[in-house]
Amino acid sequence: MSKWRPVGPAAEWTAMEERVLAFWRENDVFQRSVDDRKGADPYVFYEGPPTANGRPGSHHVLSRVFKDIFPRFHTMRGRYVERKAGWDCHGLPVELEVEKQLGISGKPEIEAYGIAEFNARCRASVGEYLDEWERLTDRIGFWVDTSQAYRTMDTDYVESVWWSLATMFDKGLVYESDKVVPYCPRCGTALSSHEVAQGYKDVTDPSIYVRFPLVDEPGTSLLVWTTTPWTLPANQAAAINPHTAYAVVHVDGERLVMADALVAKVIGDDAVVERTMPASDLAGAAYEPPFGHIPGRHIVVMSDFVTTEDGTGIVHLAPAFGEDDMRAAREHGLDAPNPVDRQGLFTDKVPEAVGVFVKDADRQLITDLEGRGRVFREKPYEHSYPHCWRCSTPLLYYAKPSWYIRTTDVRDRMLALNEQVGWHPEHVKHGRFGRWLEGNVDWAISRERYWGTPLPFWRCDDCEKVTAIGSFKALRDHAVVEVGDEFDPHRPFVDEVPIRCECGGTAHRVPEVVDVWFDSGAMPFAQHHYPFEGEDGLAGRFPADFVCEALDQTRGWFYSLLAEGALLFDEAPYRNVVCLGLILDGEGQKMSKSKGNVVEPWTVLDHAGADAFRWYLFTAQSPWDSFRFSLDVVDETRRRFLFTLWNTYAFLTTYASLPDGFTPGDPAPPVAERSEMDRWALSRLDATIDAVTDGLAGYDPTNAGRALESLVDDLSNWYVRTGRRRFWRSDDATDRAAAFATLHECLSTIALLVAPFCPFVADEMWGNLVAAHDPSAPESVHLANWPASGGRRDEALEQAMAAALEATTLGRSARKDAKLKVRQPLKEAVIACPPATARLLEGLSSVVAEELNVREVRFVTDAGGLVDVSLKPNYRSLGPRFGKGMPAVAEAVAALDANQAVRDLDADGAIHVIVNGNDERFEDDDLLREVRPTEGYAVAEGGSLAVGLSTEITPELEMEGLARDLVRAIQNARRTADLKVEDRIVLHLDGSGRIREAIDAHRAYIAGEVLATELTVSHGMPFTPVFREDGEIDGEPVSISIALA
RNA sequence: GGGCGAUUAGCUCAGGUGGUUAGAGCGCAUCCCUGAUAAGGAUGAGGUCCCAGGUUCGAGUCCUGGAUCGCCCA
Repeated sequence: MSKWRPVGPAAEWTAMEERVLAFWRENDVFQRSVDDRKGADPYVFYEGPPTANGRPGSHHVLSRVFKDIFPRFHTMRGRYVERKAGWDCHGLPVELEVEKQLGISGKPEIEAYGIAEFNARCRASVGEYLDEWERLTDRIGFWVDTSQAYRTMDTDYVESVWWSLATMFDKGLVYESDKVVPYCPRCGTALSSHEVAQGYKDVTDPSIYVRFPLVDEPGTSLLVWTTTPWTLPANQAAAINPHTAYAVVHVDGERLVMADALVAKVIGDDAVVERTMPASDLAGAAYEPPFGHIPGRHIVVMSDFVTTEDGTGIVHLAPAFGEDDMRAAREHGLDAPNPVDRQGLFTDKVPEAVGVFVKDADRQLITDLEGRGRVFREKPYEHSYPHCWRCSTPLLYYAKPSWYIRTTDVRDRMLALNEQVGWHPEHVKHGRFGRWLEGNVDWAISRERYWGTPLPFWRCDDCEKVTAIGSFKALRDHAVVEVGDEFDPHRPFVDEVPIRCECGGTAHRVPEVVDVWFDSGAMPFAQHHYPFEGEDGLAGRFPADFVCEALDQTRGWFYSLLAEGALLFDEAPYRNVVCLGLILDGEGQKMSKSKGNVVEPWTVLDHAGADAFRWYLFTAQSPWDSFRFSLDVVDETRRRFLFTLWNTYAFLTTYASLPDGFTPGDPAPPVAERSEMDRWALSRLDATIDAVTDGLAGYDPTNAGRALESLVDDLSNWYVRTGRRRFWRSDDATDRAAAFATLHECLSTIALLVAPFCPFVADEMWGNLVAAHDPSAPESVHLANWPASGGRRDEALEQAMAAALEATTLGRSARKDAKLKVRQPLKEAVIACPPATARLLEGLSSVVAEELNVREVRFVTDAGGLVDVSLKPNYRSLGPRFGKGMPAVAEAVAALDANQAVRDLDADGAIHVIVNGNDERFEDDDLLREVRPTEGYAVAEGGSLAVGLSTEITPELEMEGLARDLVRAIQNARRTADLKVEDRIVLHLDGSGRIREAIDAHRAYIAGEVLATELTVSHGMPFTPVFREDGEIDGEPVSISIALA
């Protein structure tokens, strides 16, 4: 009783996937695959939370399938792999989406609308596309537990984040300081870099060269260039590059100081340089500031950010209005005076322009400077300057108080921890990520926004002391008001809970929320509500063995995870990181809605299916390269790998399910007694098991997948193609059993190996090949154990088969040259090769003979007249030995009598050659031989082989060729007549004299091949045929009639 | 402006530690096969390995400089 399920066409792939999905669902396969390993060594996976307030795209499929393959692999290897999903819920993108929905814009409008209602809408908006995300996750076969997903907005999650912030605060790692941010004075808000990037416009600003007269050198001034004259009243210092030479230039009776390299550009080629000096000579010099509103001495300082690209090489520092300026000021212990209010208007500290918007004040400030002889030159300057994307107001770089985490305290520790991380690709460790860590600055974590985790810091109205609250219990203990059980820690509710300060005063929460990157970086502990569920809540859950995101997350999630891991646990939160490249369109352009070149994941899934999508992403190229992605490339992948695999699988099941077919477990000869082809296939299988195991264990699915692809190709296009008839011929049941057992073993193992890559086809194959026949086998491949190689490797045989393949390729090439079609049998093929190759090939000569359709394969290895031999030096072995002497070696080898040298080599294993007067001993490996047959043969030659085919076609061979043509024609007729492959027939043939002669000579062969129980040849018709066809073979008329036996 | 990466056939990509004639798939051309058949296979054309120097007996591979593209950061 056959338990084989018929295998449909590969074209119905997506339907197959849907069936497998239903099977998983009905049998709870995912959960069981995890639970089965409970108690085993955990393999820890962290899901970097995506934001579900937008639709998932193809790039999300990329990261999600990579997040799937390694957990599946390690599960099959027996590890316990929890897979908790997560969603990033807070942040500006969510707020912007809601602003759009409400038709409002900017903080004043949000506050007018009401923070409570606004945040309620944010909360609702977060899950808007959750259904689609979950459907896609399911459809691509990403096994992750969405029912237990963590959400960064959940009360428990927020509490864990509070715990971490309070812990850092109590360790003295949190402080408040000014930070220069791109700021829209109209909207009253800082902008994220993403928003800034949207608003660049080309504008023309006044640029001026200003004199800063040196206090101690009358008549000498620093020459300073600026494109933002309005920042001059806040001037605090002048900065020079420490590695640049500065020049004193004589111009119209005054002396100006600037970078030597820029003198010609600024003053002109005829400038008179009085002297030059290193930057250190200039540092510390005092100058008179452009306006007198900032008290204290103004001096020259050195800072690396100063360039000599444009300007004068001397930069005016207004620390409140430039990030570089601020950093330089901090380094030199300078203040950051700010004479501009939040609306962008000058305060009364600048009497010249009090109440004027800074950008509008440029003109009058310049006029004032001119009046005092301070302006050397003025010219309009065209550049690209950021504007608010909402209201087009020019942005100001503006210092605002901000909360920082002192990550620089653990910078060296982060660098040390980074050394323990396995980065893929490797170069990220010391490249992009390592450099980023080296340049670490304190992490600005506060955002003046609404929908985020509120900073758990309360400032006393009286004494200004800040208290950090690390839990809801602590909040209740300190609160001045009642805090209910259903407390929502978001704004505005948390803002309405004042606490009692130590001093007896009342403290209110600071207004900011935390950077969303802090939220996601907290997921290792916050997803488990650590430490509130017990101090051992992270046992077996920290650190992660594996995380994976796109390469642009270097400064995002990869960093926030490491920073929080180092600060809180003094440990790297991940052991291995896989970085992924961008998804581009087929032309290499970034996908974007405006270009209309977005490939929707659903399109790919509906057309090509998830297995093809996944296989493409795993194997197209290294994961971190950009993907030139299109439906076509996925389709090509599908044809090349999946359809080949499917055809082989369909071939096996088709013949196995025939009446005298095969059932797994049928007796078969032991491997050692099977044919070379079988042992070769199993050797390749073992090699592939090792390659795939090593590849996946080393986070390299690309080469693992390619090894698998190469095995499938070998099986389909060599093992099955050359061995097809073994599966249906009945004359050797033992060999048939060996063939079935071998192919079945290969395909069942491939189902296991391919399971982490293409979980659908793997389970389809597993079900039909294994589970249906073996009640003790797991019902799903994903519940099975990873295979181990089984000592079936035979490298000599693999080498031999490679040589056999080369021999057949060359033989075909020779046939083509001689215009001898493959169906015409030939007498012999002569393979000319070195003796070692001949020994390898001898066992496979029948395979080669069959493929080339020759009666006999003969090897010639020496200069026995039939072959020409030539010798070349083996550069690989001789190069290191002779070095410079190699040309002389080549010359000496070329001068040898090759035939004699080869005979000596074969006899003694070595020859002696005079090189540059020295007697040198060359062994067999030091020389490369080329041999080729001489005459009477059609020849093709390759690297180490040459193949000659005898071209003479005897009458006997001609008859055999005709018989083969006949068989082909009859098989065609059978197919046209729609017969089943196993149907027996009665056959009647008629034809010319030559045809009849061929039939007589090969009657048994023909009848056997086409399953004819009777074969008659005559002009009459002895029965009524169900099918009759008249045609021609080799120009001779032939008639074929068939009836069922 | 800085950091990192990439550049090999018309296209998509491979090419340990330098070593014989730089490979594969797709596409193309010419064929073959016809019991894996809504499949399969073979042969062939197609390459200044981005450019210029250098090291070396020997460079796609190592070094220096440059170009172009991409990402990240200023």
